[in-house]
Amino acid sequence: MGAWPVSGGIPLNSPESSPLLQPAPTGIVLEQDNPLHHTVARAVISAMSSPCLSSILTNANITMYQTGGHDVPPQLPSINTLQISNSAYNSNISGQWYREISPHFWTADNVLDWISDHVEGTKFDASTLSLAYCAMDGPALCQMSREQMIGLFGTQLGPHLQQSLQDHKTKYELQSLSGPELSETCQLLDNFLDNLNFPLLSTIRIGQGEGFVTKKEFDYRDDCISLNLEPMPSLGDTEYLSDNQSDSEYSSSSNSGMFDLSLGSPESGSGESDPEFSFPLISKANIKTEKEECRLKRPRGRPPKVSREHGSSSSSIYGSPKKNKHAPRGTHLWEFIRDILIHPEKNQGLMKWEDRREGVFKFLKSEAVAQMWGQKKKNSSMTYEKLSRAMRYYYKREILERVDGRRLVYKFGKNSSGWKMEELGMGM
DNA sequence: CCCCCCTTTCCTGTTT
DNA sequence: GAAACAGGAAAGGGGG
Repeated sequence: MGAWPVSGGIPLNSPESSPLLQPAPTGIVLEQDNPLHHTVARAVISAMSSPCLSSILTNANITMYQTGGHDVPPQLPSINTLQISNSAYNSNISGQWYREISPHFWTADNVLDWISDHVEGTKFDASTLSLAYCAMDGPALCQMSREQMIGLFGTQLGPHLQQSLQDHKTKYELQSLSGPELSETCQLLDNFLDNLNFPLLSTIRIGQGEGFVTKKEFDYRDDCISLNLEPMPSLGDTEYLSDNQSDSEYSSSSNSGMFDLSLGSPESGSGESDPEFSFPLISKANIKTEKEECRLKRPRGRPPKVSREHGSSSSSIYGSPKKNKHAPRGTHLWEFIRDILIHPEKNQGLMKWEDRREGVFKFLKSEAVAQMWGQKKKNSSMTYEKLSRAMRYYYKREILERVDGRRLVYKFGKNSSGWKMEELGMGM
């Protein structure tokens, strides 16, 4: 994979006009007993300035995802960072969400997923593909002529993609004529929520509502999830995440002004942000209970997996042929970590380089990264503790090197690749 | 079905 | 004391 450019295809209104910064013109009346509605509604509101559903989903997910108590700074992404968040998020959830979005609003990741689906569907040899499409987002894609498509993707795949693109365009052009954004948004959110197994949107009512969010506490499923909802703050220029965060120990105070979906423990950092997967209703408390029960009867070692609803094969472009016969590129933990690091636009302050040249990096939000890894592997119970165990196995294989005395700091070893500036064409 | 690889899970002990 | 680190042990799961 080459360097992935920031996808620039999602138009966002200026911060001044953002509903995030102003009372929503049409309030949303929420079911009193379901604060998750607030979360979703907020996402809807914040995304109304954008026709891109993924912004909504991103915001909804990020809002719900950022549950990791201390792992999360007390601030929602500002409208300025929303697009970045969107991109970051799509890198993990993209899947087939592009189907729900007009090609004009596809991000580069959406484009990749779209191509990937066609590559898989046609059994096309992806190794023959030019990587030029890596730099293309939806708007750029939509401007390509048939000839350009064929030139880029070849005579086999090119026409196929061209046809598919036309189909997608046509579909959304028709929709844009017939339906207002909101209904599409609601429909797509509904799909999204269906994926979360939460009947949320059906109970959201559009109507008058001022001060619709009030502080409220909420317990979900036997204390599995407790929500603390705070009035929406007016977002200033505060950056959602900054590199100045020196550690992963953020404190998520209840008066932080942030929508706070805190789980049973500040550690849990749950809230599956991938709509492809079901919402993890596993709080630390529940995990603990399970652990305690298990301790009584379980032998050492890995227990059988309880549920695996989905196959684990990724539909992303990562699936392109690769020398490693056991796993396609991008499916290894160290590659996942590397990809977070080398794509800052997808890295919401999760990790940072300590020494870019030497390959020294640090986890800023260790539990969040673990959760993302868990999402990728469809394992909602992933924790940093487990992830770090896997990381330690890399020492022996020299994919990673030890960095003594520094917590949460690792270093790429000689058997890792794809992170060096030279390899990425970032000559310095 | 077996083997290998890459985790994942659990655990105990140690260090920060 | 908590969090992170270290590494042994055993099992899951995918691919060959």
